[in-house]
Amino acid sequence: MDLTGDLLRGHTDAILLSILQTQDSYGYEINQRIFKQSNQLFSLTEATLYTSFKRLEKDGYIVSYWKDGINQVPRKYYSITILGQEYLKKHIDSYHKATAVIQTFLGGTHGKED
Amino acid sequence: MDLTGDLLRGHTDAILLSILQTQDSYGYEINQRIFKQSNQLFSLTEATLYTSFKRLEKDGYIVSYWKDGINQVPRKYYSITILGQEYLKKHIDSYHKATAVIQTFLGGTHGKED
DNA sequence: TATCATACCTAATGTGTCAAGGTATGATAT
DNA sequence: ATATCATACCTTGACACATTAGGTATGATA
Repeated sequence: MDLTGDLLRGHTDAILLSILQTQDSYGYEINQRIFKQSNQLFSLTEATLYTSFKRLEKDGYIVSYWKDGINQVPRKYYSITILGQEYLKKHIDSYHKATAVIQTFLGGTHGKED
Repeated sequence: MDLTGDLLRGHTDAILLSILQTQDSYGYEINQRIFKQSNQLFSLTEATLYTSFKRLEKDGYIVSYWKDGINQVPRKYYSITILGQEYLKKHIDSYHKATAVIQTFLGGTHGKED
């Protein structure tokens, strides 16, 4: 089974924000972080990743700045804003409510015994 | 906050299947069930509901039959198939894996204290 | 005979994701 | 020099699922 970003659909933005809440970071690194933190189960396609960044920046949830290290490919760093933190909080709240409901349907349905 | 079907996105089919696993039912009733079982938080739009049925039937996960009661508007009942049960099982498995990962990102991020 | 609840359905549009491209820098090997 | 790889960014077109906004029809009630 391969778990694509489709299973994360709708939560991508929040996941990126949650990572940025820890510290500023850039696309390539963030995606690697998701890959590792999910035990190599998930990673976003670059298209999804950068589309998400565009959306988040347009909405004012993150801001960006370039960082050109010496002997290093330029990186575009992102920083979460207050607005972004508020959005994240609300999303997490909705997420918990939604999963609670989904749980009532999908939770007791499967047979663990087999 | 209003919780629309977008938060259930991707899980609609599985939710319908899980209800049908309990017993055969029809669209209108199923949607009312979702509404009640979610404490009036969620319900599907009819378009989403019937689109989902079409998809599920096309894929062989459910079969349908009309039931014309006396003094009653005809109802289209749905019944889950073996294929549907297998799909449901797999979906639930993926769902658990996905929520586990999402949890690692969104779980410890929010401040309950405020 | 008008209106409401029940009960089904479709077409057009929107949103997020993916597949498949592209550009450019720095390191390494030939 | 130049080929190749890893890093690092970005865009376009297509697709899947959900929504908005309609539509049809029956039975009960006013």
